Amino acid sequence: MSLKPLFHNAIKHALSTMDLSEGDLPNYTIEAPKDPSHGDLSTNIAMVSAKVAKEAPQSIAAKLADALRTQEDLFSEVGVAGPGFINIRFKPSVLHKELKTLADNAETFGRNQAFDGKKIILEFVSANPTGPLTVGHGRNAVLGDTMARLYEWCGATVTREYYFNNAGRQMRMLGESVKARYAQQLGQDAELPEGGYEGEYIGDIAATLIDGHGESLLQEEGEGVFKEAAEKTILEDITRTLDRMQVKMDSFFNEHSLYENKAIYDVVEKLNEKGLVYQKDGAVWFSTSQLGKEKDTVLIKKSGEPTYRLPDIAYHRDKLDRGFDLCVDIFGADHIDTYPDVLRGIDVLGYDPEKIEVLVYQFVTLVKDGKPYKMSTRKANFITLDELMDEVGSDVTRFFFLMRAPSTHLEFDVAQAKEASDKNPVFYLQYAHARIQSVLRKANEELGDKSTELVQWTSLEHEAEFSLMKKLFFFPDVIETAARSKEPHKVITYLQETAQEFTHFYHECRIMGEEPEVMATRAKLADVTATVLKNGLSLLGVTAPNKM
RNA sequence: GCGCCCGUAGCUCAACUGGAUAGAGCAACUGCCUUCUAAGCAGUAGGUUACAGGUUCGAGUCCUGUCGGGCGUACCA
Repeated sequence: MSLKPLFHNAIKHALSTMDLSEGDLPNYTIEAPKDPSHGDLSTNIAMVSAKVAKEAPQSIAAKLADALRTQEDLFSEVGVAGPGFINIRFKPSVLHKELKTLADNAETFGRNQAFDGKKIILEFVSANPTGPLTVGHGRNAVLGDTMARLYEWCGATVTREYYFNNAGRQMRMLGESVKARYAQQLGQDAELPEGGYEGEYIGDIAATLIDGHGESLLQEEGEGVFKEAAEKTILEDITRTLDRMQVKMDSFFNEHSLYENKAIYDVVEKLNEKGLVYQKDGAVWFSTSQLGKEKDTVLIKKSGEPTYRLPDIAYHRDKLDRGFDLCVDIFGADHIDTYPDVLRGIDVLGYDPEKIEVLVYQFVTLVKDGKPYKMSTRKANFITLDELMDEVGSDVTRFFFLMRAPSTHLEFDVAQAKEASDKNPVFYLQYAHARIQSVLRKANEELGDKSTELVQWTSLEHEAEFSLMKKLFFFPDVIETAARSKEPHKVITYLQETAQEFTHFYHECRIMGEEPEVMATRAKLADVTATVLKNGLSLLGVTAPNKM
């Protein structure tokens, strides 16, 4: 159902008639040329082999092309061009046959075996429960969830995990902030602590406590009760927000459990056995300088509290102990520095560091009134994901975060996102899908039950029909590439091209009013296109409406 | 200072990971609704891919340097 394997096998066969095998040659690629006039597919095999074969690329290409031409049932055209590209064009009969196979398996079309049988754990969001999720967290959540969907389509079993910490200074500060608001609301003289949380939600939590406990909590010594209440409420809110975005976590991993089960101290011990731990100035150090880093790293502070590095290492060991073949972390650019330390630690502990991969994304630059807007959870001058979804909905929000390559900064113009509902690219895709459904409704009315048996694939012969078909065949390749490179935006780029090809077909080839066979066959092609669009959109977590 | 990421049309971004004449969407301009959804289509215009070298059949993509931006560079989280 993907065209590349057809060509690939043909090349292997051609090589065998020349007494060669792939093993003798460097890796080569098969691609769809940018310019469709060059052919359906193209390979650089002759160019990359020139050195080994001690022969000019054109000469190799010519021989290979001859061998390929003998496979008459496959190709209508085999040519050599430019510096030695071999370009081929498939016979219509081949495309018709592939399309039939696709149509028979449309619902699962796109699924592949790139990660077949792998157990993969994705860690993402992982915001500590100190406040509502903001626009900044959105990119993380959507990237993580979409990667999970991609891996699943590539045959993997995926666990989505949220790693958080309900201990530590920020959480204490949160508790104290709630405590202060609680006292204030009961008319007491209390002040928000220095550096406390100023958001309105703190007051809401305090109010809930008053509803439940009245004034009884004024006697509380510490901030513990308040912290727990805040944590519970905020985590519930976060889950609800994620739910709205179609993000469902499989597990929440509390960093604190690594303290309770002594996992972190075991890590220190194991590292110590390798002679990589020492004490200095009252702190415990990891001798990362022996492992290629410039400086050593503190594992346990003078105060006795571990730094973030230590539980990070213990956490990743825990994941590998749970039997995952691949651990993927979704990180903002600001967290990148912890990653090499974790890998070093994992390596020393005797695990395979290649099982840990990171998707690093650049920051979201929020633009408000044409100017960059600096956000801080603590200062409460943030825009929450909920507020954003109130304005533009979940589909647009997800699509927006996925549109750009993770490695580039994402400019999020709030005003534009709010106002531009009809200019948003997501609607182009949804519109194409809705349009197809509309035509299909009409076609089905006309053809009734007979529509399937009327289909005659050979009746597809228009240029627009062929280019649409060829585009569809690439869907599995795109999913695999997007998953491997961890770049979900490739799916969007592909879907936009597909929708564009469909629209071209739609304007060139009428469905209604044609001969019954043509009508049925074109309707089937449109139907298959709709399914590909729907499959792709579902990977992105975006709906495919039947009407707009 | 050092490390990582980025620099492509006026703006926001692609470019199948080294391939052929660098492409879309906004914005601008010109056409197209008595025919399956005009949230659409066809077309025009817009570029020394920040700059300078290098590697090779071939560079936006790889290596070096320079300039500019972001993020790090904590016994913060």
